[in-house]
Amino acid sequence: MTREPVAATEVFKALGDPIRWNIVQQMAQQEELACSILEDTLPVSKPTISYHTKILTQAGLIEVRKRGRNYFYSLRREVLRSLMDEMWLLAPGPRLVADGGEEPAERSERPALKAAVGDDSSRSAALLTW
Amino acid sequence: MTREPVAATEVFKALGDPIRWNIVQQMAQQEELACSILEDTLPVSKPTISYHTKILTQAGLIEVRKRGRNYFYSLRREVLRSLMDEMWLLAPGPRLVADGGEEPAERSERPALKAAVGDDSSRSAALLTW
DNA sequence: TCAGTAGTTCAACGAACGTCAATCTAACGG
DNA sequence: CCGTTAGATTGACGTTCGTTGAACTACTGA
Repeated sequence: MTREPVAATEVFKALGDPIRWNIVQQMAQQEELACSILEDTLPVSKPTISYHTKILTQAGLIEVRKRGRNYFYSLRREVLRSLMDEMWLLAPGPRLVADGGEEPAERSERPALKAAVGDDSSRSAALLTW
Repeated sequence: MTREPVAATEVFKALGDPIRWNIVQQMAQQEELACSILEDTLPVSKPTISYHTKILTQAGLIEVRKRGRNYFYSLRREVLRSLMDEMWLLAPGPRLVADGGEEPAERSERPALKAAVGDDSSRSAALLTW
């Protein structure tokens, strides 16, 4: 589960490997990614994939769902966003403060991700302060 | 110099160590940090500090200035920001698109950092789209 | 000129990381 | 049932990482 927030350095370390970064990028576009796809797209063996997905899970970056004998992984975007929040503290710049949306995180429990990744052309606008 | 942009995973890896993350955080508040301060604040030996600062330099995260026999490090916030840009692609959300400011990066050559870190209460606002 | 200081580089070490073959476990299909 | 399949675990191996003492380099100040 890993409910308590993971240290930033651990998340950075998880992202600091080419294969894991590749996995995360695939997940960002796929909304839910079958393990078999990783086996096809990555140039490493099955145990190695298992190893990397475990690290990503421990870092809180992905969520695992088991359906029958298949595994599905999904990206936990809140973790990525809260990491960006921490980085923004170090390198401030233009950024939204109040968007009237959902709470920071720890709210959506089941994977119903539908964040605008570019598929539906929903454009929005808001006032920004910093 | 490291003018060509460093791979994202290398920057992540550089940030994925507690001591280096500590160094980066200190630099974010200090605007320019003397090496001697690191020796005082960090629980490791001098060679180890040298080792970590070299990694941060190779990742493009810090800039080194030598004055006499003293070394001064400064954070390259553009690198941190462009990394946030890449992360934002994976976890989109409210964010500024056009702020009428400078170009993305590769423009300011000498270290004249003065980004609002909280010292002078300059508040700004802009329209945001995503 | 020369002892002292700031910081780097070198050499070595144990610990952690990334990889795979072999094995195991659980679910499916007949 | 029992063979097959998806994927995780285990064990082993080579590589990289983080750390330090010792040696080195460059600057200072008297």
